[in-house]
Amino acid sequence: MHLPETNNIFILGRIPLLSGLEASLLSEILPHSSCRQAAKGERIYWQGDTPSAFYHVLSGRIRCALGSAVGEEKVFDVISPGQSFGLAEIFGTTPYSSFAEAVEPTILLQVSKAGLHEAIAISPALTMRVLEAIADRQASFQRDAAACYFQSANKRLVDYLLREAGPDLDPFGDTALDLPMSKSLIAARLGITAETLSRALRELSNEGLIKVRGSTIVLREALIAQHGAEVRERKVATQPRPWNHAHASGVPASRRTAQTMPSAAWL
Amino acid sequence: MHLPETNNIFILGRIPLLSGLEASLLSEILPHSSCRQAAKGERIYWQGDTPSAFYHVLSGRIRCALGSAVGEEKVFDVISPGQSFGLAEIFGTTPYSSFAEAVEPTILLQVSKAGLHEAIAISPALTMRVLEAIADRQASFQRDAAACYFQSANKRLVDYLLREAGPDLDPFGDTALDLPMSKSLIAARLGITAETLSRALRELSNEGLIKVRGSTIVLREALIAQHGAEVRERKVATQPRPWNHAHASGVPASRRTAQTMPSAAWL
DNA sequence: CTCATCCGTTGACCTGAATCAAATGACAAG
DNA sequence: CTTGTCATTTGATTCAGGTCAACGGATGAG
Repeated sequence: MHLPETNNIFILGRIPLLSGLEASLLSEILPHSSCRQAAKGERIYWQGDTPSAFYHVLSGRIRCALGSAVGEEKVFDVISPGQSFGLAEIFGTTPYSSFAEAVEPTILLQVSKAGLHEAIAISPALTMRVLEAIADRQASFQRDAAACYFQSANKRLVDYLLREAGPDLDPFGDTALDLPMSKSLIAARLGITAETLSRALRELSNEGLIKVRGSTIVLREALIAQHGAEVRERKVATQPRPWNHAHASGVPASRRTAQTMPSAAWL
Repeated sequence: MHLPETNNIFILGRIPLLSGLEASLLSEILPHSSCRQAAKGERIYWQGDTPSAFYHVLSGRIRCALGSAVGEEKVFDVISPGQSFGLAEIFGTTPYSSFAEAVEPTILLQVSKAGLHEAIAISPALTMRVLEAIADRQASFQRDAAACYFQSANKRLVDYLLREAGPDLDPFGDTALDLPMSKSLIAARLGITAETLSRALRELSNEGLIKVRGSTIVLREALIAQHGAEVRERKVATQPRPWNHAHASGVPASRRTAQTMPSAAWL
């Protein structure tokens, strides 16, 4: 395996944060960037370290997690090729409160903290990009945390599968899907144990909503239909909801029982 | 109740994000800022709204939460006087994924999105302040989420009480503490139900670690002693830990049993 | 081929905290 | 003083999901 040509501003353009910015700016950043390889299990940074760079995954996969004093871990993100991590941290005043570890052999592009700071001082456009990226990521974390709070493990799994199938999703038939990582990592990402994930898959399979063959999952039409219903409902949710702008609806929103509860607990 | 003098840049200086910045910059921001009152229960913004301002609480208290489709809520922050909220959101591309609601009559200072954007374009110093603030807040959210994941409701409560007592904490005696908000709000903030909070307080009280009289809590020395032990341990944690920089320690970090387990489940 | 791992599966069991239900207290309005 | 509303408490019950333990299958090294 050879590292990509680092001495090349085009590769910087592959980072979403930097894509489309003026070439002169990228040239400025180039000397502050480098490629880096990480073996499986190698840590990119450690909890407690002082942040010194921003990272972009070219290939491989990174697990971002937070460790407790007794060795437990809470995975809060898994970074795949084309995605970045460690951006907000280089602008904060605190050491890393989490660590990042390669779960497989990984190649990443890194831009030093100093380099990015300089670039920001030069380019207002980049500044806005950074602010935007950090803000959006925060919103995404919040939604993620809320999902863990509101939804059952089963529901989170279904959501994950459908999201993973993403654009390939055939609304009128079964859709095959290859899990991009080990089931135990997926479990961690979903905030559940591997055992629970295994059981959830089995249950889903028993219901005839999916078919499992190793790391290949076939999403049956029935499952997709449920999701469709949900998406439709989400669109409707633009109109008044208890937590939405409901000027004078004054809905009590309490002591309600599950209405239209689907047969299984998948919704 | 009269609103504070808005036509005054000194009041802007009370916002941590802006404090110490040049007067000329504050003057620039001033016309984009205003005071706002909110009655108890009034929403500052709604989930789904487009962010349009950044807020600073002068008096009162704000509850930031995220609602589910069935009306449940997950409170992820409570903003007290002197603190701000809604900063990151005005730089993101998505609508609010949460809402903010006054839990008591509240006065807040708001700076419009446009105003802050302009100010950032002018002042690199402010830009760095904003980036820093957003980054630190993200780290804080992460730690919070991890606390909910790793620690029991009881432990989180103890942590909260000790944090709340904060600097007034007398290491060699009992410390009285007045809860700054309703117990049910505290419960929500801690990610538990009011019932669970009530029971936890009772248990803690039975153990003789606290005394409860309405909204006044007396932290007994025993409780504080436990915390001291913990702080000491945290300092030690700077040296190698499974999740820390532990170059070649190779600790298996699995199949371990609770060592030095304290009598109760408070740690 | 054989052993050692690691991953995934399955079963048995346990438990923290939610939920449901009811009673009590506190306070403001009338 | 009376009533209504809301916060808090307490008890009883439930359950999702974690923990522990055992096992089967794949994979890679020697």
